[in-house]
Amino acid sequence: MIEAHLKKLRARDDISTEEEEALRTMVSQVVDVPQDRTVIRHGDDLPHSTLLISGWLARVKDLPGGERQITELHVAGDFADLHAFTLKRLDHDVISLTRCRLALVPHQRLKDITENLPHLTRVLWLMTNVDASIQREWTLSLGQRQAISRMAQLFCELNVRLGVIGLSQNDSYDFPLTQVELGQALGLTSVHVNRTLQELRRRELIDLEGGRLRIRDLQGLKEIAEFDPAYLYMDKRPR
Amino acid sequence: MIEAHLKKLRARDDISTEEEEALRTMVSQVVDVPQDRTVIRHGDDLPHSTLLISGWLARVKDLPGGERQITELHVAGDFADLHAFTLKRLDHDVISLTRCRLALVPHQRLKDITENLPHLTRVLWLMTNVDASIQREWTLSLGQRQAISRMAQLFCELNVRLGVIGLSQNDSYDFPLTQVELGQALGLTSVHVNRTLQELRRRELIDLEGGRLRIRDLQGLKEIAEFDPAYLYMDKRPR
DNA sequence: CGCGGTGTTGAGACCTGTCAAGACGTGTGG
DNA sequence: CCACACGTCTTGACAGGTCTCAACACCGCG
Repeated sequence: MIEAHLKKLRARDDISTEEEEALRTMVSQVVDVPQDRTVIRHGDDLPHSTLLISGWLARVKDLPGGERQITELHVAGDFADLHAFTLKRLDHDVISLTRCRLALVPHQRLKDITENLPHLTRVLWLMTNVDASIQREWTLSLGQRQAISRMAQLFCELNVRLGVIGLSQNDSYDFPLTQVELGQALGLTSVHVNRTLQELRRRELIDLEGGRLRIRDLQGLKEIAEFDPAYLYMDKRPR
Repeated sequence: MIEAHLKKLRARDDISTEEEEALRTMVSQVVDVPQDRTVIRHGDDLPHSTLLISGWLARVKDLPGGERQITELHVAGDFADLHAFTLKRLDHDVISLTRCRLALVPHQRLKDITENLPHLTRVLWLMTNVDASIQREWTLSLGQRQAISRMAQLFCELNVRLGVIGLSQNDSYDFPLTQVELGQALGLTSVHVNRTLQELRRRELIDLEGGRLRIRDLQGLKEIAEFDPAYLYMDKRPR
């Protein structure tokens, strides 16, 4: 059930059987949530963190005027709010973009890990830092890239992240976001998302229909995105 | 010397004398660097992290075309690259915006902390998560706010962060960035930064001259920024 | 005393947003 | 089973925020 999460961790460092056991037993409960629900509300006191088993979640920040920014997308194996363990409450919401299966991890068990398993602690700390690195890359995108590069960048990133857990095959993966949601992630209106998608299709770089994204020219897509996967820290080293 | 850092930590949780001692002894070396140097180069293997004693640092990400995004600003008391402890190398550079005094903290000593001081470990982990939260707010700014709100947002944020360490008095603080650098932080050209600054001055919200920022109307500035300091996690709770 | 960095200003271009309308598919209730 | 509402995708015309390019003033510094 937490296999995808183990794959993510083991892409970065060795995980001992003792640590694997601790990870398996840290889950207190598994719940299913429908599409389009607010799973975590900003400001709430949080007694547990949420490991995503299947489906897509998004971290979102809203402004009073109704503008919404998706600050990160989460796929199977991601801890959507591991940072809530130390923060205690969050500055953003977490919403379900699809139907999702979630594993709840009580903060007390994470605390036990920090008391007893320092190496695993460092690996979990690492994962929040990788999250932050992805955030930085999005910041770069929003600040400096134009729409078409931004979109290409995101598609490249997801191809790598989904590849690790086996959810991207032959540079092709399920992509359930609507154009409105894609705009909220990229800082664009849905109208401009539509036109930008058409441009990517016209250049024969991608196809996107029926919630499935096919990258037709990965090299070309990477070039437009100026994509360098270093920020995903996909290398295995002792932490 | 690490007083500002202790202030930052103690704003979030109690720090015991044993933990304070560990923090004081983790520094192996203090170095001064001139203005406009690359202090940390992306991709390098890093044996230590950098605690900023005085001056300003910035995390920057560059694109092949020369575009530069400042992804975070660091002031006295900030660990500029604590995340490098688990990441081992960085996806961004760290540059000095002013002359700086830096305290170097070997990763081995941080590792010792994770082995022996779980509570302090959680507090340090927390600080990287607060960094990430600031990053998220910047992502929101770049994606959804227009230039004037973005700039107001940054000035409000720095007022709070500098206030904690005593470097903002009466909503007034030293602000050494050039307009070019401010643009790199806000995702704007220096020309537009110039015009936006003029607009903030015209509305009698701020003054900025001689590297000193004076907030003349904090309430008004907050309103334009739609500023909510929750994302800075300035509350003290057991972690 | 000249040079480079910084700040300022103007004119025009361009990327992206706004507003509006229509096509299409799907689910639902009469 | 059809009518209708609703969300999503698409397209066009136009507006607007920000960028580009260029020039100039100012200032500290070698």
